[in-house]
Amino acid sequence: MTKSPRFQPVQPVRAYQRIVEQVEEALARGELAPGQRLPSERELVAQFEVSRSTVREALRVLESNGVVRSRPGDPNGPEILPFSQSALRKQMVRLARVEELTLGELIGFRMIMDGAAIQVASRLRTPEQLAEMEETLVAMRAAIDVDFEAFSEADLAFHDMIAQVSRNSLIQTCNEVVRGVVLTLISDRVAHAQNSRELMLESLQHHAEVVDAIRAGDGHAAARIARQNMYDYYAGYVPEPEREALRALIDD
Amino acid sequence: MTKSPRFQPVQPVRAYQRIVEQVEEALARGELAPGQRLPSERELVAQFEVSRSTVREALRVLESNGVVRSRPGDPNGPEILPFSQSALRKQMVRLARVEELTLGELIGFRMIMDGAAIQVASRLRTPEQLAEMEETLVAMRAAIDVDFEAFSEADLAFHDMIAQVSRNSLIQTCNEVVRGVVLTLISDRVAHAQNSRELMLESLQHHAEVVDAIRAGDGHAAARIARQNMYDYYAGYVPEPEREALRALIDD
DNA sequence: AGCTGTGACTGGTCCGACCAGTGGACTAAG
DNA sequence: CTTAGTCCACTGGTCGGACCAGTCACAGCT
Repeated sequence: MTKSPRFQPVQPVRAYQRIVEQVEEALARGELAPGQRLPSERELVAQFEVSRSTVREALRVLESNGVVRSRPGDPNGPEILPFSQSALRKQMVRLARVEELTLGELIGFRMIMDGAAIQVASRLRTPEQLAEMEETLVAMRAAIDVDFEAFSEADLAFHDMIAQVSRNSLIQTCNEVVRGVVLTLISDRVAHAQNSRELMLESLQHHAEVVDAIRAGDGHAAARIARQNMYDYYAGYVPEPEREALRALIDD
Repeated sequence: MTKSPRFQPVQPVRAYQRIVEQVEEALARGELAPGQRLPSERELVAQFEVSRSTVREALRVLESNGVVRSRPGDPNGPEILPFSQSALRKQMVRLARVEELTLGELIGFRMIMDGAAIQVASRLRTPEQLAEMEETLVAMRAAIDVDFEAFSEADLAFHDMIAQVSRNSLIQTCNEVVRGVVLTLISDRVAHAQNSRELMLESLQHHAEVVDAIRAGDGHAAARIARQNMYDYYAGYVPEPEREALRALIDD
């Protein structure tokens, strides 16, 4: 048997797919920017020379991908949306629900990202940024007396600050997305925790230690503390076999 | 001003969305499993009591989310697909394209991810996996004599191997996506490099050092070497101001 | 100027039709 | 009895037209 070239299964390209591609390419090339409008469906029918059903199927796909939004009666036509993390988060949640993505993987990801961001931040931070971090700590302390949601919000602000200082928006976005996924996955269990106040105080303490290390410019220590903190905070929700991989991220 | 309850903007729920929800819920409840088939479009029209256009719009959304696949003429109806990360990858590619990420951010991201994966891998790797890594090195060496594309492929296999050993598919997916984006950004420049063979040999050498460190179980050294390697490999394409953030990732 | 009613639009949904393709059943040839 | 070929019911893909409820700009009225 001679070795034949690897053929790809040929599948017909549907008309609505071509429309989706054209729109996405125009977007990638910058010819279409968030806030701009697409022509109305009937106008698109004329431009693409397809039926309205086809145009609508394409718009439904774009809409479910968070690219555009259609509003009935809007004379300006479908709106090009700014990129949002929601579509990304939706996919992650979906995968996590069917255990294609485990909680352990998500937490491990956060330990890596956050640790690295903190390491970079401790080198690059300006005195002003350091002061801002300390302010977020104060806000976290105040939020403890409100409720868990407020604390969670303040915690988010802290991590955002870190990601910002690390000058890497990709880290920031990934962190936010994964953080959102983790919270939706365990929110019910966290909400029912008896000792939530204790947990929040402990978490605050750890955050303060991280800031101390950042102030000292010891990026390595700061990162280690941050990872350890996250491990302590979430490990209880992760089944034991997976924890091993997480612990491998902590040791020096 | 009294504090009024936070009202949500009310938006009409489209019929096709309800269909999507019903299918996804049935899937989440396990009533629908990958490999099973949905009724034909005309049958769904009867069950949902909507028009075929509406059913089709719902199917297009499900299809673009990687949930089902329709094949014309298939008497069994649309197929429920196994869960995959491809939809997630699609969204990440979109993110990478839209967020106007700089090359520096992308490379920094890879340095972090790859470094962390290697650190974990050096703790968790089995002897068999170590042997597999060494095999990928051999493959890389052989690929140098073919062309740059083959080398790139072999390099991808190496990093996939690492991500796999680190037991975190999210790392793997992220790495693949970002790697792809980086390559498309600089592929033209790399291809025209005069000393591509030298670069490949050097890269191979660095990879070998990483494997040596993994073999020795020194995760920290392995990660540092990996990050250093990536920095050396790509820094030339990154404008100076951004390099500072990358260097902050290397120092101990 | 400010308010109001109107009408030309929008998207959401429905209907009926046609086409090319698929796959199973049935038939005819071996 | 097996096999090759034909046929046909049915699939999804696309089309065109229709109606509705809602939106928005504008003209005309107060």
